[in-house]
Amino acid sequence: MATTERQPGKASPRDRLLDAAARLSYQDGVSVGIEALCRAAGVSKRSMYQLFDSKDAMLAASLERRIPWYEAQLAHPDPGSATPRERILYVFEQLARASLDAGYHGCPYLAVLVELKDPEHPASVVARGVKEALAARFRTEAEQGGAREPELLARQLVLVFDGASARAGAGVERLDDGLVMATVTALLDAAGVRQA
Amino acid sequence: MATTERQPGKASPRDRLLDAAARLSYQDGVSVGIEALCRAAGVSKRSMYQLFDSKDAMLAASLERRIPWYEAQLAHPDPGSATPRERILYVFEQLARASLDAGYHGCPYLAVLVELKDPEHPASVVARGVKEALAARFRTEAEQGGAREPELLARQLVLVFDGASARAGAGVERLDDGLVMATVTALLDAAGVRQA
DNA sequence: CACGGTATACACCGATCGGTTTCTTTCGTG
DNA sequence: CACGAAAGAAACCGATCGGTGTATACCGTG
Repeated sequence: MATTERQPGKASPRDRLLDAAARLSYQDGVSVGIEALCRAAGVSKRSMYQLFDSKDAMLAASLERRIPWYEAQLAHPDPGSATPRERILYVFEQLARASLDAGYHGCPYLAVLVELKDPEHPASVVARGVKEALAARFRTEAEQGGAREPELLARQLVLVFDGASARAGAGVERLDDGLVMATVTALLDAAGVRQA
Repeated sequence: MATTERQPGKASPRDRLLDAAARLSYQDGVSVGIEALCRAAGVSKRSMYQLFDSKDAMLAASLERRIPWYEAQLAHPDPGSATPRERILYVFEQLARASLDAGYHGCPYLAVLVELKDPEHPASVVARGVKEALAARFRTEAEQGGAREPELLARQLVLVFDGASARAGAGVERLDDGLVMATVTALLDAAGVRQA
């Protein structure tokens, strides 16, 4: 066999590393040491450096790998039968839901951008892509919803999204009452997004 | 004399340290080394540890010292003749203005909360206080402006404030067009804050 | 002048940083 | 069974981390 298969109980070293990197860098910040990462992943440092060129590359890869899951988390379960307004609101419902988790520390991609202040860092490039994709999604929904200025509304929505996730993650705000929903609703109404 | 006076050209080691700490921790993140801080301040490491108990304490002190300047930056120059709405809008005008600076990396207090994920960290306590003060200020203005739900509006405004500063600081958004003003105006209108 | 607090310079501490090297074990495949 | 690639264990690299110990120079005050 060309590629070695793994039994369900044991993921490949690569996957274990990416999972540990995602979890620990989110929990403790991007400055976690590779020693700690490898220990948590049960992988030797030697193996890690055969799989990735550097810590930076592994961090970027771990962020990249989470993108499909992250975006699916925010996607309406039945996009066909939902209105653009409902699909937009669903994103923020999910944000508010996720923020209730005890281990919530805000949007991991925004956190990475804030922590690594270097825009050239490979992980920053990945994170920026995620943010742009979210804005693009909002823009599409805004257009379909009949917003007067779809581009403006989309940028307003990511503003609220990042503000809410950052503040909730920092523990200075709670999203479990109607805060985000009320805010987004006000913006949708002001932009003229159709109710139905 | 009890306290040693300094001639204008040379600040005290304590002030030089606090200035360097504020500047470098903002520029490079809170993980900057003490060695680098002391070098930038022109102060020996030994002196630093005689003035502060720890790096954490010095970081907290440097944040604390910037509070009056930071809050004055956001305060309307002529509060008496301005309406609550104008005073609120002025905060965001100033935010947009500051974000144009080449060295802008977002609100330093929010950045500290995001970077040090530890809410117990002395610097986090200071930062949280600043954020609470901003919310309180918005709440007061909202009440005076006749908002239907002053508390809700205040929380919405800090959401936008932190979202805008974080995104501008991360370089994924520009505030120099009317983005924040349009957003805040929409929220003020929705909350029923008086125009005049 | 002599004193005492302040600051400096600099070596040092154990720990950890990102990254490399060497050697050994494991394991699927021929 | 024998082979070779993958993975692991652990020592090692120079650098830096936060923090100390020690000894010396400065400087305003008594």
